[in-house]
Amino acid sequence: MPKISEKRRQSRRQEVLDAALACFSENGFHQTGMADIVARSGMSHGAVYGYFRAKDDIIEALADDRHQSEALLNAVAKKIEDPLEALRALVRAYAEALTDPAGAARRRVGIHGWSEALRNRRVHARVVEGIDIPRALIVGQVERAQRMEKLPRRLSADAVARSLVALFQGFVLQVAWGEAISVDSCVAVVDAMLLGLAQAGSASKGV
Amino acid sequence: MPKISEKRRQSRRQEVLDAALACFSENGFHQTGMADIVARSGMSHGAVYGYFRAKDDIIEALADDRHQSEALLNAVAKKIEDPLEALRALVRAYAEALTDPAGAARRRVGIHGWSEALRNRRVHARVVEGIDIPRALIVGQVERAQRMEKLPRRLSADAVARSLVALFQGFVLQVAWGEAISVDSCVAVVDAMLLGLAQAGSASKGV
Amino acid sequence: MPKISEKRRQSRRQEVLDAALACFSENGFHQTGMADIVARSGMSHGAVYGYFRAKDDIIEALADDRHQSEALLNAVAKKIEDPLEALRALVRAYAEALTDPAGAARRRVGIHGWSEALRNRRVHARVVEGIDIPRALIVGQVERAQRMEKLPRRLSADAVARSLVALFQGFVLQVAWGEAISVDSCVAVVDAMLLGLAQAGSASKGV
Amino acid sequence: MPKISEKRRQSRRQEVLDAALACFSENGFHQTGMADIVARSGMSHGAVYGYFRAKDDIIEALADDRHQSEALLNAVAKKIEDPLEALRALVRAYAEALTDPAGAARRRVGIHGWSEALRNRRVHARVVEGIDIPRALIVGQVERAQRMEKLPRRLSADAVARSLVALFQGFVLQVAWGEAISVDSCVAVVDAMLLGLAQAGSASKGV
DNA sequence: TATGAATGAGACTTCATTCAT
DNA sequence: AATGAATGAAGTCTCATTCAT
Repeated sequence: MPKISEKRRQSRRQEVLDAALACFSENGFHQTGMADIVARSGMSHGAVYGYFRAKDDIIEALADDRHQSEALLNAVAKKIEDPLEALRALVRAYAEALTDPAGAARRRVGIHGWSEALRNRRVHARVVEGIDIPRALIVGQVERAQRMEKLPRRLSADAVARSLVALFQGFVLQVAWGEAISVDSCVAVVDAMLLGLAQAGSASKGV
Repeated sequence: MPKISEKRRQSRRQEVLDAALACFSENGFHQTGMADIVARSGMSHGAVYGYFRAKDDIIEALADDRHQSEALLNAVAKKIEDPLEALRALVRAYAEALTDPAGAARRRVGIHGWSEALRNRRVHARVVEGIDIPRALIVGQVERAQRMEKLPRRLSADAVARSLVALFQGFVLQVAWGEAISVDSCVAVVDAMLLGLAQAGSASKGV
Repeated sequence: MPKISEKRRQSRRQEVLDAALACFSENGFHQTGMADIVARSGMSHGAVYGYFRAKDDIIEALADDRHQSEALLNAVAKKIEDPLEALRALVRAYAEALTDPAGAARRRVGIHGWSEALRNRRVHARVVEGIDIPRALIVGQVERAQRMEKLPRRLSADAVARSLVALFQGFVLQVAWGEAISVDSCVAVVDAMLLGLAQAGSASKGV
Repeated sequence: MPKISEKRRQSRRQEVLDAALACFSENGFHQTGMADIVARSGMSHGAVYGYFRAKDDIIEALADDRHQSEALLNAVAKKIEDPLEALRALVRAYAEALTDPAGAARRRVGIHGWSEALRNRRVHARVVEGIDIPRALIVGQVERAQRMEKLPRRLSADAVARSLVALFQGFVLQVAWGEAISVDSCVAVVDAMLLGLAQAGSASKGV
């Protein structure tokens, strides 16, 4: 075969990633063998290694979740004038993504990535980068709200952002574990919390 | 016909667990070999296998985090009359535990357990059990607050509990990753959120 | 039905051999991959396999060192009347070749070939053929010298030849290893040895 | 099994080396698989790796030929007063070793080592060390002979030593290749060369 | 009970060669 | 003729577990 097109190459690469995602989702990174990925991809060992130099490279590639985040965030946040409403919309958008069956495997792999990030520099970098995107966006909205006196200035915008991120990290866990969690109810709680913060903002004279 | 006393046996067993905790914390479950645990414990392979039938049993034993939770929760929650104050105290207690260097290894192993719980039934059971303890306690306090009209009844007590648990799961992650997170600021945010919920309770009619 | 001329074909074939020589010189036959040769030659896998049916064929082709030997020997030996002088000239010529930087890669590959000749029939044949050329030439000179009473008849001409060949095989090794060997001093020693043999020839009756 | 005795350990280690020597002798280092060594040793993969961390360590261990050299040299050279006679005895001793069938495998592995030394630092070091032993000994004898005016002073003692070493390196090659070489005749030639050098010494009127 | 050498299946990866294009 | 992606057997090494001592 002569040189294949870049498009075809990307598509084959994606086949590997899809197979790996499915395997990793079921068994984790280290309990999945290259043979599993090879079998699931329908390719040969050599072919897979033609697209990734090592198993770790596949893991790293999958640890990079930015696409999803970016798509989600850009779509949601930029169209809303009121920063508080933007945050509430964000919460709803994330909550929806949380229960999307199509993303289940990816969320599970994401959790494996959180664990892997504790000992694998490159995965750590990818995971942190992936989280920085929504965090930065939330920080922006919070600061805007604070300038508009819609959220209390004494709260750290970064802490608000990290708290919201933390909330969803925990939700991802609980959903992935099959816990009897009602995401809608949780959204209601988070929504109430946000509104509560806002009231604290307008009222706001200390705790 | 044990030649060693039951007490001695428990102590030796704990030595294995301590060694395993240290190893797992550094390298994760599957990147840690039995040889690592054996070396760190100062025991022999045979001896370790005398206390645990398999590596998975050690993992399972470490996935059981109830001790810490229980100690923490009981100490904190039962002494406070006002349920809202109890929750706020709980948040502060957890936050303190979050940055306790002595618990860092255990928190890291906990994260590995979250990932492992996705594919290992027994670990899954232990992890969920561990989380059910604070969740149940929070549910109790929230329901009490709702009965006292200090929190809005329309919110699901379980959802509030799961949200608070989720928050701390996320904080554990971010701290373990070495993120530039200010736990104090986050506690202030969570505190404001709780107070916000309360205001929503007394004030609000609808969202 | 070659689309390329025979001349072009030979030139391409030589490019492969040149690339292979460089690779083999650096990493030996079995530590060099076809991919290395392909990359170094600037050709494609398919193209290389168009000139050689297998890697072993390339090795075999390079194990054939006759060209160098022949050129060297013919140039040197045939013009000198006195057989002893011819041998001395041969020694000097070889010594010069020994330190020629341009031939370093080939000498290294030659050594790899010595090792390979132990297990590869075809390489063995080529290596032995390559050595037979100078050996035969030396035998001829020695026998001529013996007929002229310039070298003692009791010595086996073949043994003299093999000894001289052995000397240079060892020198090739020591030079290739980067040993602190003074080739000039060694030439002086070999020269003295040859002259010593000659004296033994004229003088001697018995050792 | 509890700790095995150091003696037993050495013996097991030697079994691996013996098996490896046989395999390497037949197929060279890189054409021999660990599976071959494992099978020939009658041990398991794990057991072999309990004695050597990697295949390269086995190669390195076998590249160390000092034992043989030392035994040989010490036995021969130190008992003879006359340095020239010592050298002649050395030559005879080496020649004998050259045709000893028991050492054939080791000599073949030695040749593979010469090739390997071109690209493997550690093997290079071992090979050079192994050759330095006889070289140093010869240098000593030659210098002694020069002081006694039995060998010409204008010859470099090191060059004489390297030449003798080179001779035997070449002989080892030719014997290993199964060449029709008469070692006895070659010894006669080398002996004559040595005597010739000596005459050059006494007579010595330049080249 | 304790030891730690041994087992052997299975992990990841390479690479000589082929062949569809 | 040329290309280079693909194949898949084979390579080296690891490691959870066992069991003779």
